[in-house]
Parts: sequence; structure tokens; C-alpha cells
Amino acid sequence: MSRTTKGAADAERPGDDTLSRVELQLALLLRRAERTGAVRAGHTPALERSGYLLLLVLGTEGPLGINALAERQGLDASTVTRQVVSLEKAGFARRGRDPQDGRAVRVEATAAGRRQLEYERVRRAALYDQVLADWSPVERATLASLLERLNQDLDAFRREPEGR
Amino acid sequence: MSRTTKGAADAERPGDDTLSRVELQLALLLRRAERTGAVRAGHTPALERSGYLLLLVLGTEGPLGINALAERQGLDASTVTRQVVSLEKAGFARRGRDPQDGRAVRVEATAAGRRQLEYERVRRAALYDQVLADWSPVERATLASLLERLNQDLDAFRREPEGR
DNA sequence: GGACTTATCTGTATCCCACAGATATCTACC
DNA sequence: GGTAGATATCTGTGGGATACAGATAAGTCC
Repeated sequence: MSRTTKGAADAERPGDDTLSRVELQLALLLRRAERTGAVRAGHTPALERSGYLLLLVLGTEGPLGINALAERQGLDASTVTRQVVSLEKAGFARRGRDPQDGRAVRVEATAAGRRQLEYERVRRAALYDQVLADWSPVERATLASLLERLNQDLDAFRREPEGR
Repeated sequence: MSRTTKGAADAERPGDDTLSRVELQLALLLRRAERTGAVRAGHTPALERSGYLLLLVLGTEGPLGINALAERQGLDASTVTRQVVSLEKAGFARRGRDPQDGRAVRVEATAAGRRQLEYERVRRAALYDQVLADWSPVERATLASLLERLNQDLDAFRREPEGR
């Protein structure tokens, strides 16, 4: 079927070929990275991953509605609704009705939200600075590039799974 | 403090420097990759990520106890207990008492479990073969290597956060 | 003004995971 | 041999992230 996986029920052992390596490392990464940036030693972050990414979009693209936010992030609108409620509760976002369209909502980052976003960004960068302590600038840049490309390709794949 | 992050409350915009790029892309990746391998189009996978990784350890290192499994994966034992129960319910693992130590448990993959693991592995590899359709073999290999290294470094960091 | 569409929200369900507190065993030591 | 402490696992509980389905409110169109 797929050229690279050959006989499917092949005799490869886990980790043998490149794709399996990538796949396995990604599975591991999901778990590792999740916990690393998060609840380190009782430090409950004011901003979880979801809120962080949401604020980032808000900060970059200004006030948006729920659907727009959901679309930009490839999430369900119901998920975004809850994330916004949560940000609002924390004082990092504000929700107002769209004057043009009474159904729609206008989500906006507050000053505290922008501050917190910046704080998080710096904190996370510092964290990875430590994790990648042994990496050369070139290696770090390569990692960044490959991840960017991987994310783009994952996005593209989600939009239209190539195989049918 | 950290050489690369300079002034901390610096004027960098998101994505400006390498660390921010890495950090951001990882945050995005967590979300993307999670959904991609998983519930694609009603295809409820018999093996979720957690069960997959657990079976992988079991397959590689043979029968193990809960604590050993938890340690190898950097998880809490309570989490592993539930994962094992779930695998057992699905018929992919078996749990028996350790004859030497009545407190301990011996978790073992069943034949069905090994079959399913292999099936998953192939399925996931094929998936990434599609996602990485445009990548050259060298690029794929680079990605695999960098991810492996990143995971190692994340692991090391979790064990002993370098800064204090 | 009724019918259809759209934007958001609420209900419900699934994963994944951790921490705290049982419970059952084992090990040491007197 | 019995008791105290260590150890292995399990159970209770709770939180984060997300999706799908259905409810509600507000536009739009004829």
C-alpha cells in the first residue's frame, strides 16, 4: 500500500525504520512535553497550553469571534467557548457582543492577558533554553524549522487526508 | 541568567528568536499530533496513545510490574494501573501475581496485544508516511534524530531541572 | 413573518494524568 | 513469632483538553 511500509506485517522491530522512529518519538514527545512545561513542582501555571495559544492568536490578530478562533486553531467551537470562559474568569480576556451581529461575540485580550502572555512566552523560552542546553544554535534552528514544517504538514493532512 | 533569553522582559515578538519558535511549534505540535493519529474519521483506534506506549514497553522488555512500567514511562503508578486494567479489558494484556512477591503484579502482553501493537505501529508509520510525503529520506532521518534527542533532553530535564 | 442559516453555548463523553489515601504483603528485628 | 516500617498496587477524586450533538438566540431572505 504505502511504499515505505513495504509488507505491512513486516518483520521490523519498533524503531527500525525512519518512519517508526518519527512516529514513536512523536508519541513520546506528546507525553513528555505536555508535563514539562506545565505543572512543574507545584507551580500551577496561570496559563495552560490552550489558553496560551488562544491568547497568542488574540494578541496577533486582535479581537475575534469564537468561530474564527476555532477555525484558526483547528478546534471545535464548543472547545473554544470554554477556553474563552476560562480566560475570562482569569481576567485575561474580555468577551463582548459584536455590535454588528448580535449572535456573535468579540473576544479580546485584556492588558493583564497580554502581560501574562508575554510572561509565559519568556518563561517557556527559558525552559527550553535549559532543555536544549547542549544544542548548538544551528541545531536549535534546524529543530525549529523542522517542527514548523511538520506542523504545516500535519495541518495540511488534517484538512485533506491525502490517501482518499 | 540564561544567556539566550537576554533581558527576559525583552521586546521580542512571538516567533522572533529560535527558542520562541521551538517553544511555539512544540505547543502547536502537541495539539496537532494528538488529534492526527487518533480518532480520524470515526476510526476509533483499538489502541490509544497510552496503551500503545505501554504495550511497546511490554513488548520490548517482557513482563513487568506496575512500578517498573510507571518508572520507565515517567508516569504515576496509579495511572499505569488504570492503563493496564484498560488493556486487560481489551484483551491486550494479562495481569498475574508475581510468585515471588505477593504484592507485585506481572503484566504481560497477550498474543492479541502483540498483534495489535504491530498493527498500530504499521498504521501510524503509514500515517506519517503520508504526512511527510514531501520530505526526503534525509530530512525524515534528521527529524527522527532531533526528536530522539529532544525526548532524551526532556527526560533528563524532568529528572533534574538544571536550574536549581 | 415564517423558514432557513449562523454563532454560540450547554450537556455529555472520552482520554490522559496526578496526588492522596486505602489495602495487602513483605522484611527486619527483637 | 509478632510488630513496625517499607513497598506494590489499587481506588477516590479532580483537572485539563477536546469532540459531537442538541438547544438557543439572532440574523437573512423571500
